[in-house]
Amino acid sequence: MTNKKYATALGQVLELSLLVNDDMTQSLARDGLTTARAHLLWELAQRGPSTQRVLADALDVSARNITGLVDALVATGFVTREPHPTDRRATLVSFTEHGAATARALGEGQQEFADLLFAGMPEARFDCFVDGLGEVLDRLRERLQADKAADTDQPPKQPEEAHA
Amino acid sequence: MTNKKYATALGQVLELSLLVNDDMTQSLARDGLTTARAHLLWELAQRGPSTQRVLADALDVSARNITGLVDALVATGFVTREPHPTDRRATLVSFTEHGAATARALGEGQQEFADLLFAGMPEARFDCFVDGLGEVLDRLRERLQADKAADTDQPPKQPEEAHA
DNA sequence: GCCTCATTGTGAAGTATCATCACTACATGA
DNA sequence: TCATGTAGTGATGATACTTCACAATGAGGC
Repeated sequence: MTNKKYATALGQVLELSLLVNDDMTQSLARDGLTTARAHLLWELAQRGPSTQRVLADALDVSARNITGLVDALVATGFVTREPHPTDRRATLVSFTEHGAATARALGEGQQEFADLLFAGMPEARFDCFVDGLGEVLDRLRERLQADKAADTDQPPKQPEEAHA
Repeated sequence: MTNKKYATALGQVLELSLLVNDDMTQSLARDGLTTARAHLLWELAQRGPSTQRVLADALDVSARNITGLVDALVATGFVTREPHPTDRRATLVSFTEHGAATARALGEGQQEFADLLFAGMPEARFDCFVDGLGEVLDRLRERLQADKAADTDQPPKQPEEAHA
């Protein structure tokens, strides 16, 4: 019974994820950005000038990867690299004017996107949707948390299917 | 006011999309699949043996790209290529045993995932969530439809920002 | 039958993203 | 000053995907 309902709902969730990701990817591409680079800009906007290590931890990618992302963003004029004032190993990544403006524009683009999705929706339906969404998200986060914990417990061994 | 609510909700939607896509990507990787290849398997399961052209249209990618995807799936033993019985230009792509079994397993994996997201959720909340989700999806699809139409109207010229 | 044109699929080559390994330069604490 | 850890990078390669050119075939007009 509910199996069927769940499957349909999951289908919707999957389609939503696909469409949203596609839309985002395309809209970012118009600014010369990829998902990863936009994510980096976003974190930079939240944190202000940061070392690459901090960004690597924030994006949960390797240090080497951050170098590549920052290289690309420097080459396209979104951010600059400066030596860290106290730690001569580290570099500080900061916005250029262009980068800061782009980050703001991304925020505004999201606003527009939110309007597209929600504007004019009956309030009760919207609230209820958000409630459900929150719960689903909690469950997902919890699961990922658990997965990550299991991974770090026995890092190099085979994960040995714990969810059965 | 509602601006703030919308922005928060959009944040949730974006996070959901990210997490779901990550989870899917990882779970597919365990089967040696990428998103595109899994999508191809899925279409093949829906349609039965198909020419590459049909698959290309279904996935909305170029013919060249389908060749690559099918190459990979043949190399990993999920599908086979056979000459088309009547059109000697075309090839028919069909499941191997392994491919069919994997496609079934993907379906079951989705069932599990759906349970993770929804099982035990109060019925009222679930229904309401699905309603909202449906509306949001409709809006998204409509917009993509419009975008695609606008693109094909003036294909090679600059799209000339119609959404402002 | 022959000619033209459209369609199906592929080879070659290029680009972008990301991962791994080895390494330099620097920091830190004993 | 020495050992050890940390920040970042060069070299290299894997993978996904794109573009361009092209061979093989089908299909319709004459």
